[in-house]
Amino acid sequence: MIPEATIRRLSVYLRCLRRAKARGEDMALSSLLAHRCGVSASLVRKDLSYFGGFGIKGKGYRVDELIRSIEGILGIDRPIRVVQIGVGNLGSAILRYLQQVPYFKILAAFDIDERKWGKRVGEVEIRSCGELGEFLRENPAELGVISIPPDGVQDVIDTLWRGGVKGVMSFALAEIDVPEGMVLQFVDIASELEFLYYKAKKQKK
Amino acid sequence: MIPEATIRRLSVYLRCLRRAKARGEDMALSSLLAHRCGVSASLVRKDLSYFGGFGIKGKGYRVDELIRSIEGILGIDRPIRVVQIGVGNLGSAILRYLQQVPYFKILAAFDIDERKWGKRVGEVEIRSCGELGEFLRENPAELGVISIPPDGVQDVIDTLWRGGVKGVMSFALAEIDVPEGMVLQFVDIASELEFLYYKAKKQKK
DNA sequence: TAGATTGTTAATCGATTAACAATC
DNA sequence: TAGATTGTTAATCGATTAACAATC
Repeated sequence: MIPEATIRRLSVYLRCLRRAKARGEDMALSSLLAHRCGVSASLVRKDLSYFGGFGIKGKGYRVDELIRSIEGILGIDRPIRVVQIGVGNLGSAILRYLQQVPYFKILAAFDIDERKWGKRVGEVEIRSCGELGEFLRENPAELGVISIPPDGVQDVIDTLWRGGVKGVMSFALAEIDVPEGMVLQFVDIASELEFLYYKAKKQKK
Repeated sequence: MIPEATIRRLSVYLRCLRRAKARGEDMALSSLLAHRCGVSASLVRKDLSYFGGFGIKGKGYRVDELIRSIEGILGIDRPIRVVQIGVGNLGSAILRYLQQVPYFKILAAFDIDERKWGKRVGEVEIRSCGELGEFLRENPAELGVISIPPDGVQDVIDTLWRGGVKGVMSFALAEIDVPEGMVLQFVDIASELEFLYYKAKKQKK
Protein backbone atom coordinates (compact mmCIF):
# COMPACT_ATOMS: atom_id res chain seq x y z
CA MET A 1 0.00 0.00 0.00
CA ILE A 2 1.45 3.29 -1.16
CA PRO A 3 0.97 6.28 1.17
CA GLU A 4 -0.91 9.17 -0.41
CA ALA A 5 1.81 11.44 0.92
CA THR A 6 4.22 9.61 -1.36
CA ILE A 7 2.16 10.54 -4.42
CA ARG A 8 2.05 14.19 -3.37
CA ARG A 9 5.81 14.17 -2.93
CA LEU A 10 6.33 12.67 -6.38
CA SER A 11 4.76 15.86 -7.78
CA VAL A 12 7.23 17.88 -5.75
CA TYR A 13 10.21 15.81 -6.86
CA LEU A 14 9.05 16.09 -10.46
CA ARG A 15 8.95 19.89 -10.36
CA CYS A 16 12.37 19.96 -8.74
CA LEU A 17 13.77 17.61 -11.37
CA ARG A 18 12.40 19.76 -14.17
CA ARG A 19 14.19 22.77 -12.74
CA ALA A 20 17.36 20.67 -12.45
CA LYS A 21 17.00 19.65 -16.09
CA ALA A 22 16.48 23.27 -17.14
CA ARG A 23 19.76 24.08 -15.40
CA GLY A 24 21.49 21.34 -17.37
CA GLU A 25 22.04 18.97 -14.45
CA ASP A 26 21.82 15.40 -15.64
CA MET A 27 22.30 13.37 -12.49
CA ALA A 28 20.45 13.89 -9.21
CA LEU A 29 21.34 12.29 -5.88
CA SER A 30 18.61 11.36 -3.41
CA SER A 31 20.39 13.66 -0.93
CA LEU A 32 20.23 16.64 -3.28
CA LEU A 33 16.60 16.08 -4.21
CA ALA A 34 15.80 15.62 -0.51
CA HIS A 35 17.50 18.86 0.44
CA ARG A 36 15.78 20.87 -2.28
CA CYS A 37 12.37 19.40 -1.47
CA GLY A 38 12.73 19.64 2.29
CA VAL A 39 12.54 15.92 3.10
CA SER A 40 15.04 13.23 4.12
CA ALA A 41 17.14 11.32 1.61
CA SER A 42 15.83 7.95 2.77
CA LEU A 43 12.29 9.15 2.22
CA VAL A 44 13.12 10.10 -1.37
CA ARG A 45 14.59 6.64 -1.96
CA LYS A 46 11.73 4.93 -0.17
CA ASP A 47 9.12 6.89 -2.17
CA LEU A 48 10.75 5.98 -5.46
CA SER A 49 11.32 2.36 -4.45
CA TYR A 50 7.58 1.74 -4.23
CA PHE A 51 7.54 1.90 -8.01
CA GLY A 52 10.82 0.20 -8.88
CA GLY A 53 14.53 0.88 -8.97
CA PHE A 54 15.10 4.04 -10.95
CA GLY A 55 18.58 4.82 -9.69
CA ILE A 56 22.10 3.68 -10.37
CA LYS A 57 23.89 2.48 -7.26
CA GLY A 58 26.91 4.60 -6.53
CA LYS A 59 25.80 7.26 -9.06
CA GLY A 60 22.33 8.60 -8.31
CA TYR A 61 19.35 9.09 -10.60
CA ARG A 62 19.41 10.15 -14.24
CA VAL A 63 17.36 13.36 -14.24
CA ASP A 64 15.82 12.81 -17.64
CA GLU A 65 14.89 9.24 -16.99
CA LEU A 66 13.46 9.95 -13.55
CA ILE A 67 11.28 12.74 -14.91
CA ARG A 68 9.80 10.35 -17.45
CA SER A 69 9.36 7.64 -14.82
CA ILE A 70 7.51 9.91 -12.41
CA GLU A 71 5.36 11.28 -15.22
CA GLY A 72 4.50 7.69 -16.03
CA ILE A 73 3.62 6.87 -12.42
CA LEU A 74 1.38 9.92 -12.13
CA GLY A 75 -0.13 9.14 -15.52
CA ILE A 76 0.68 12.53 -16.99
CA ASP A 77 2.69 11.10 -19.85
CA ARG A 78 -0.50 11.34 -21.89
CA PRO A 79 -3.14 14.08 -21.99
CA ILE A 80 -5.65 14.19 -19.15
CA ARG A 81 -9.03 15.37 -20.40
CA VAL A 82 -10.72 17.93 -18.21
CA VAL A 83 -14.05 19.73 -18.26
CA GLN A 84 -14.61 22.91 -16.31
CA ILE A 85 -17.98 23.87 -14.86
CA GLY A 86 -18.41 27.50 -13.88
CA VAL A 87 -16.65 30.33 -15.70
CA GLY A 88 -16.84 33.18 -13.19
CA ASN A 89 -13.84 35.06 -11.85
CA LEU A 90 -12.16 32.05 -10.35
CA GLY A 91 -13.28 29.65 -13.06
CA SER A 92 -11.83 31.69 -15.90
CA ALA A 93 -8.57 32.19 -13.99
CA ILE A 94 -8.27 28.43 -13.52
CA LEU A 95 -9.20 27.88 -17.14
CA ARG A 96 -6.39 30.14 -18.32
CA TYR A 97 -3.94 28.52 -15.95
CA LEU A 98 -4.77 24.94 -16.88
CA GLN A 99 -4.37 25.70 -20.57
CA GLN A 100 -0.73 26.46 -19.89
CA VAL A 101 -0.08 22.97 -18.53
CA PRO A 102 0.92 20.75 -21.45
CA TYR A 103 -0.57 17.50 -20.17
CA PHE A 104 -4.04 18.88 -19.43
CA LYS A 105 -6.48 18.98 -22.31
CA ILE A 106 -9.43 21.19 -21.45
CA LEU A 107 -12.25 19.88 -23.60
CA ALA A 108 -14.80 22.58 -22.81
CA ALA A 109 -16.19 24.88 -20.14
CA PHE A 110 -19.80 25.15 -19.03
CA ASP A 111 -21.74 28.00 -17.47
CA ILE A 112 -25.39 28.75 -16.74
CA ASP A 113 -25.13 32.37 -17.92
CA GLU A 114 -26.32 32.33 -21.53
CA ARG A 115 -24.46 35.55 -22.31
CA LYS A 116 -21.25 33.54 -22.04
CA TRP A 117 -22.28 30.69 -24.32
CA GLY A 118 -20.19 30.48 -27.48
CA LYS A 119 -17.51 32.77 -26.11
CA ARG A 120 -14.00 31.54 -25.39
CA VAL A 121 -11.48 31.75 -22.60
CA GLY A 122 -8.22 31.27 -24.45
CA GLU A 123 -8.93 28.36 -26.76
CA VAL A 124 -11.71 26.84 -24.69
CA GLU A 125 -15.33 27.33 -25.70
CA ILE A 126 -18.00 28.04 -23.13
CA ARG A 127 -21.18 26.00 -23.44
CA SER A 128 -24.48 25.72 -21.65
CA CYS A 129 -24.53 23.64 -18.46
CA GLY A 130 -27.50 21.81 -19.95
CA GLU A 131 -25.24 20.35 -22.62
CA LEU A 132 -22.80 18.82 -20.14
CA GLY A 133 -24.28 15.32 -20.04
CA GLU A 134 -24.59 15.04 -23.79
CA PHE A 135 -21.16 16.55 -24.35
CA LEU A 136 -19.53 13.94 -22.13
CA ARG A 137 -21.16 11.14 -24.10
CA GLU A 138 -19.34 12.37 -27.22
CA ASN A 139 -16.22 13.59 -25.43
CA PRO A 140 -15.22 11.46 -22.47
CA ALA A 141 -13.25 13.23 -19.76
CA GLU A 142 -11.23 11.98 -16.82
CA LEU A 143 -11.55 14.98 -14.53
CA GLY A 144 -14.00 17.77 -13.76
CA VAL A 145 -13.26 21.11 -12.14
CA ILE A 146 -16.19 22.87 -10.49
CA SER A 147 -16.29 26.56 -9.63
CA ILE A 148 -19.94 27.43 -9.20
CA PRO A 149 -21.97 28.35 -6.12
CA PRO A 150 -22.46 25.49 -3.59
CA ASP A 151 -26.15 24.89 -4.34
CA GLY A 152 -25.53 23.65 -7.84
CA VAL A 153 -22.68 21.29 -7.01
CA GLN A 154 -24.68 18.10 -6.32
CA ASP A 155 -26.42 18.22 -9.69
CA VAL A 156 -23.19 18.79 -11.54
CA ILE A 157 -21.50 15.95 -9.65
CA ASP A 158 -24.31 13.59 -10.64
CA THR A 159 -24.14 14.62 -14.28
CA LEU A 160 -20.37 14.24 -14.32
CA TRP A 161 -20.66 10.81 -12.74
CA ARG A 162 -23.20 9.63 -15.28
CA GLY A 163 -20.85 11.00 -17.95
CA GLY A 164 -18.04 8.76 -16.70
CA VAL A 165 -15.95 11.36 -14.88
CA LYS A 166 -14.19 9.69 -11.95
CA GLY A 167 -12.38 12.59 -10.32
CA VAL A 168 -13.75 16.01 -9.43
CA MET A 169 -12.21 19.04 -7.83
CA SER A 170 -14.64 21.53 -6.35
CA PHE A 171 -13.86 25.07 -5.27
CA ALA A 172 -17.25 25.34 -3.62
CA LEU A 173 -17.66 23.63 -0.25
CA ALA A 174 -20.94 21.76 -0.06
CA GLU A 175 -22.29 18.68 1.66
CA ILE A 176 -22.29 16.25 -1.21
CA ASP A 177 -23.50 12.73 -1.65
CA VAL A 178 -20.52 11.37 -3.55
CA PRO A 179 -21.20 8.42 -5.86
CA GLU A 180 -19.33 5.28 -4.86
CA GLY A 181 -16.22 5.10 -7.02
CA MET A 182 -15.87 8.83 -7.57
CA VAL A 183 -13.15 10.88 -5.91
CA LEU A 184 -14.16 14.38 -4.86
CA GLN A 185 -11.59 16.85 -3.62
CA PHE A 186 -12.44 20.25 -2.18
CA VAL A 187 -10.06 23.15 -2.52
CA ASP A 188 -10.85 26.04 -0.23
CA ILE A 189 -8.51 28.97 -0.06
CA ALA A 190 -10.08 30.28 3.15
CA SER A 191 -9.37 26.96 4.91
CA GLU A 192 -5.82 26.95 3.58
CA LEU A 193 -5.28 30.46 4.87
CA GLU A 194 -6.69 29.53 8.28
CA PHE A 195 -4.24 26.66 8.47
CA LEU A 196 -1.38 28.89 7.36
CA TYR A 197 -2.31 31.46 9.98
CA TYR A 198 -2.30 28.84 12.71
CA LYS A 199 1.16 27.63 11.70
CA ALA A 200 2.48 31.19 11.42
CA LYS A 201 1.22 32.05 14.91
CA LYS A 202 2.91 28.98 16.40
CA GLN A 203 6.14 29.80 14.58
CA LYS A 204 6.34 33.23 16.19
CA LYS A 205 6.63 31.88 19.74
CA MET B 1 2.28 18.02 20.25
CA ILE B 2 -0.82 18.63 18.14
CA PRO B 3 -0.87 16.96 14.71
CA GLU B 4 -1.23 19.37 11.80
CA ALA B 5 -3.94 17.09 10.48
CA THR B 6 -5.95 17.95 13.59
CA ILE B 7 -5.86 21.65 12.73
CA ARG B 8 -6.99 20.99 9.18
CA ARG B 9 -9.85 18.90 10.50
CA LEU B 10 -10.92 21.66 12.89
CA SER B 11 -11.60 23.80 9.80
CA VAL B 12 -13.72 21.00 8.42
CA TYR B 13 -15.66 20.55 11.67
CA LEU B 14 -16.19 24.28 11.86
CA ARG B 15 -17.79 24.46 8.42
CA CYS B 16 -19.96 21.50 9.24
CA LEU B 17 -21.05 23.09 12.53
CA ARG B 18 -21.95 26.32 10.76
CA ARG B 19 -24.20 24.41 8.40
CA ALA B 20 -25.72 22.62 11.40
CA LYS B 21 -26.34 25.98 13.07
CA ALA B 22 -27.94 27.37 9.91
CA ARG B 23 -30.30 24.39 9.99
CA GLY B 24 -31.21 25.21 13.57
CA GLU B 25 -29.50 22.22 15.19
CA ASP B 26 -28.17 23.20 18.58
CA MET B 27 -26.46 20.05 19.80
CA ALA B 28 -23.97 17.98 17.83
CA LEU B 29 -22.73 14.52 18.72
CA SER B 30 -19.19 13.46 17.92
CA SER B 31 -20.71 10.59 15.94
CA LEU B 32 -22.82 12.94 13.81
CA LEU B 33 -19.96 15.34 13.18
CA ALA B 34 -17.74 12.38 12.37
CA HIS B 35 -20.18 10.95 9.87
CA ARG B 36 -20.69 14.28 8.11
CA CYS B 37 -16.99 14.99 7.94
CA GLY B 38 -15.95 11.49 6.95
CA VAL B 39 -13.83 10.63 9.99
CA SER B 40 -14.29 8.44 13.07
CA ALA B 41 -16.09 9.64 16.19
CA SER B 42 -13.09 8.99 18.42
CA LEU B 43 -10.96 11.11 16.15
CA VAL B 44 -13.39 14.02 16.50
CA ARG B 45 -13.27 13.70 20.30
CA LYS B 46 -9.50 13.26 20.29
CA ASP B 47 -9.01 16.31 18.06
CA LEU B 48 -11.17 18.47 20.31
CA SER B 49 -9.63 17.12 23.50
CA TYR B 50 -6.23 18.56 22.58
CA PHE B 51 -7.71 21.95 23.37
CA GLY B 52 -9.92 21.14 26.33
CA GLY B 53 -13.26 19.62 27.11
CA PHE B 54 -15.90 21.33 25.02
CA GLY B 55 -18.56 18.67 25.31
CA ILE B 56 -21.17 17.64 27.82
CA LYS B 57 -20.93 14.01 28.82
CA GLY B 58 -24.07 12.15 27.91
CA LYS B 59 -25.29 15.06 25.72
CA GLY B 60 -22.81 16.02 23.04
CA TYR B 61 -21.46 19.42 22.03
CA ARG B 62 -23.35 22.69 22.01
CA VAL B 63 -23.12 23.80 18.37
CA ASP B 64 -22.91 27.49 19.12
CA GLU B 65 -20.29 27.12 21.81
CA LEU B 66 -18.17 24.71 19.79
CA ILE B 67 -18.18 27.08 16.80
CA ARG B 68 -16.86 29.87 18.99
CA SER B 69 -14.29 27.56 20.60
CA ILE B 70 -12.90 26.36 17.29
CA GLU B 71 -12.83 29.92 15.94
CA GLY B 72 -10.82 30.82 19.03
CA ILE B 73 -8.39 27.93 18.53
CA LEU B 74 -7.85 28.85 14.88
CA GLY B 75 -7.53 32.52 15.85
CA ILE B 76 -10.27 33.64 13.48
CA ASP B 77 -12.35 35.22 16.24
CA ARG B 78 -10.67 38.50 15.32
CA PRO B 79 -9.79 39.92 11.87
CA ILE B 80 -6.74 38.52 10.13
CA ARG B 81 -5.01 41.22 8.10
CA VAL B 82 -3.95 40.15 4.64
CA VAL B 83 -2.09 41.79 1.78
CA GLN B 84 -2.31 40.47 -1.74
CA ILE B 85 0.52 40.73 -4.23
CA GLY B 86 -0.37 40.28 -7.88
CA VAL B 87 -3.75 41.24 -9.31
CA GLY B 88 -3.91 39.24 -12.53
CA ASN B 89 -6.69 36.79 -13.40
CA LEU B 90 -6.13 34.54 -10.44
CA GLY B 91 -5.18 37.35 -8.06
CA SER B 92 -8.35 39.33 -8.62
CA ALA B 93 -10.50 36.20 -8.32
CA ILE B 94 -8.86 35.44 -4.95
CA LEU B 95 -9.25 39.06 -3.92
CA ARG B 96 -12.99 38.98 -4.58
CA TYR B 97 -13.35 35.67 -2.80
CA LEU B 98 -11.42 36.69 0.32
CA GLN B 99 -13.48 39.84 0.70
CA GLN B 100 -16.52 37.64 1.25
CA VAL B 101 -14.96 35.94 4.25
CA PRO B 102 -15.85 37.99 7.33
CA TYR B 103 -12.70 37.34 9.35
CA PHE B 104 -10.25 38.29 6.62
CA LYS B 105 -9.42 41.96 6.30
CA ILE B 106 -7.69 42.65 3.00
CA LEU B 107 -5.63 45.76 3.61
CA ALA B 108 -4.48 46.35 0.05
CA ALA B 109 -3.38 44.71 -3.16
CA PHE B 110 -0.16 45.34 -5.08
CA ASP B 111 0.74 44.98 -8.73
CA ILE B 112 3.63 46.00 -10.96
CA ASP B 113 1.37 47.13 -13.79
CA GLU B 114 0.98 50.88 -13.32
CA ARG B 115 -2.27 50.94 -15.31
CA LYS B 116 -3.87 49.13 -12.36
CA TRP B 117 -2.63 51.50 -9.66
CA GLY B 118 -5.41 53.35 -7.92
CA LYS B 119 -8.10 51.03 -9.27
CA ARG B 120 -10.11 48.77 -7.01
CA VAL B 121 -11.19 45.16 -6.92
CA GLY B 122 -14.32 45.33 -4.82
CA GLU B 123 -13.33 47.55 -1.91
CA VAL B 124 -9.61 46.86 -2.12
CA GLU B 125 -7.29 49.41 -3.68
CA ILE B 126 -4.47 48.35 -5.97
CA ARG B 127 -1.09 49.96 -5.27
CA SER B 128 2.39 49.80 -6.70
CA CYS B 129 4.57 46.88 -5.63
CA GLY B 130 7.24 49.44 -4.80
CA GLU B 131 5.06 50.73 -1.96
CA LEU B 132 4.70 47.33 -0.29
CA GLY B 133 7.51 47.74 2.26
CA GLU B 134 6.45 51.20 3.31
CA PHE B 135 2.79 50.25 3.40
CA LEU B 136 3.48 47.38 5.80
CA ARG B 137 5.30 49.73 8.16
CA GLU B 138 2.10 51.76 8.54
CA ASN B 139 -0.30 48.84 8.18
CA PRO B 140 0.98 45.63 9.74
CA ALA B 141 -0.39 42.42 8.25
CA GLU B 142 -0.36 38.83 9.41
CA LEU B 143 -0.56 37.07 6.05
CA GLY B 144 0.47 37.63 2.45
CA VAL B 145 -1.01 36.03 -0.65
CA ILE B 146 1.19 35.97 -3.74
CA SER B 147 -0.08 35.44 -7.27
CA ILE B 148 2.67 36.74 -9.54
CA PRO B 149 5.09 34.96 -11.90
CA PRO B 150 7.71 32.78 -10.13
CA ASP B 151 10.68 35.08 -10.82
CA GLY B 152 9.42 37.85 -8.60
CA VAL B 153 8.47 35.70 -5.63
CA GLN B 154 11.77 35.81 -3.70
CA ASP B 155 11.85 39.61 -3.67
CA VAL B 156 8.28 39.83 -2.49
CA ILE B 157 8.90 37.23 0.23
CA ASP B 158 11.86 39.25 1.51
CA THR B 159 9.88 42.48 1.55
CA LEU B 160 6.98 40.81 3.33
CA TRP B 161 9.36 39.34 5.90
CA ARG B 162 10.97 42.69 6.61
CA GLY B 163 7.46 44.10 6.92
CA GLY B 164 6.64 41.59 9.67
CA VAL B 165 4.48 39.16 7.70
CA LYS B 166 4.93 35.67 9.14
CA GLY B 167 2.78 33.55 6.84
CA VAL B 168 2.70 33.55 3.05
CA MET B 169 0.70 31.61 0.54
CA SER B 170 2.11 31.51 -2.97
CA PHE B 171 0.30 30.37 -6.08
CA ALA B 172 3.56 30.45 -8.00
CA LEU B 173 5.94 27.55 -7.47
CA ALA B 174 9.50 28.75 -7.08
CA GLU B 175 12.64 27.64 -5.30
CA ILE B 176 12.63 30.07 -2.41
CA ASP B 177 15.02 30.83 0.39
CA VAL B 178 12.48 31.11 3.19
CA PRO B 179 13.47 33.34 6.12
CA GLU B 180 13.76 31.42 9.41
CA GLY B 181 10.49 31.92 11.27
CA MET B 182 8.33 32.47 8.20
CA VAL B 183 5.84 29.88 7.00
CA LEU B 184 5.49 29.59 3.23
CA GLN B 185 2.80 27.46 1.70
CA PHE B 186 2.49 26.73 -2.00
CA VAL B 187 -0.86 26.12 -3.61
CA ASP B 188 -0.65 24.58 -7.05
CA ILE B 189 -3.80 23.57 -8.82
CA ALA B 190 -1.90 21.47 -11.35
CA SER B 191 -0.32 19.40 -8.56
CA GLU B 192 -3.69 18.99 -6.87
CA LEU B 193 -5.22 17.78 -10.11
CA GLU B 194 -2.37 15.33 -10.67
CA PHE B 195 -2.99 13.91 -7.22
CA LEU B 196 -6.72 13.73 -7.85
CA TYR B 197 -6.14 11.96 -11.15
CA TYR B 198 -3.93 9.37 -9.47
CA LYS B 199 -6.58 8.66 -6.84
CA ALA B 200 -9.34 8.51 -9.44
CA LYS B 201 -7.38 6.01 -11.53
CA LYS B 202 -6.80 3.77 -8.54
CA GLN B 203 -10.47 3.97 -7.59
CA LYS B 204 -11.56 2.63 -10.96
CA LYS B 205 -9.85 -0.73 -10.47
C1' DT C 1 -31.25 6.89 39.05
C1' DA C 2 -30.51 4.94 34.31
C1' DG C 3 -28.99 6.05 29.88
C1' DA C 4 -25.99 8.23 26.99
C1' DT C 5 -21.91 10.26 25.35
C1' DT C 6 -17.68 12.48 26.43
C1' DG C 7 -12.60 12.49 27.47
C1' DT C 8 -8.77 9.56 27.97
C1' DT C 9 -5.88 5.50 28.00
C1' DA C 10 -3.76 1.66 25.83
C1' DA C 11 -3.45 -0.93 21.54
C1' DT C 12 -3.03 -0.73 16.75
C1' DC C 13 -1.78 0.82 12.58
C1' DG C 14 0.95 3.21 9.24
C1' DA C 15 4.59 6.25 7.81
C1' DT C 16 9.32 7.86 8.41
C1' DT C 17 14.06 7.17 9.63
C1' DA C 18 18.43 4.93 10.34
C1' DA C 19 21.50 1.65 9.02
C1' DC C 20 23.65 -1.31 5.91
C1' DA C 21 24.08 -4.93 2.37
C1' DA C 22 23.99 -4.86 -2.53
C1' DT C 23 26.10 -3.16 -6.47
C1' DC C 24 27.27 0.26 -10.09
C1' DT D 1 39.25 -2.61 -7.32
C1' DA D 2 37.76 1.20 -4.10
C1' DG D 3 34.38 4.59 -3.43
C1' DA D 4 29.88 5.99 -3.52
C1' DT D 5 25.05 5.75 -3.40
C1' DT D 6 21.01 3.07 -4.08
C1' DG D 7 17.27 -0.15 -2.46
C1' DT D 8 15.65 -2.50 1.48
C1' DT D 9 15.13 -4.07 6.17
C1' DA D 10 14.29 -3.32 10.94
C1' DA D 11 13.58 0.20 14.43
C1' DT D 12 11.35 4.30 15.60
C1' DC D 13 8.09 7.56 15.71
C1' DG D 14 3.54 9.50 15.45
C1' DA D 15 -1.30 9.36 14.44
C1' DT D 16 -5.65 6.82 14.62
C1' DT D 17 -8.75 3.58 16.70
C1' DA D 18 -11.03 0.87 20.17
C1' DA D 19 -12.56 0.49 24.58
C1' DC D 20 -14.16 2.12 28.80
C1' DA D 21 -14.21 4.86 33.10
C1' DA D 22 -15.99 9.30 34.23
C1' DT D 23 -19.95 11.99 34.46
C1' DC D 24 -23.76 14.89 32.74
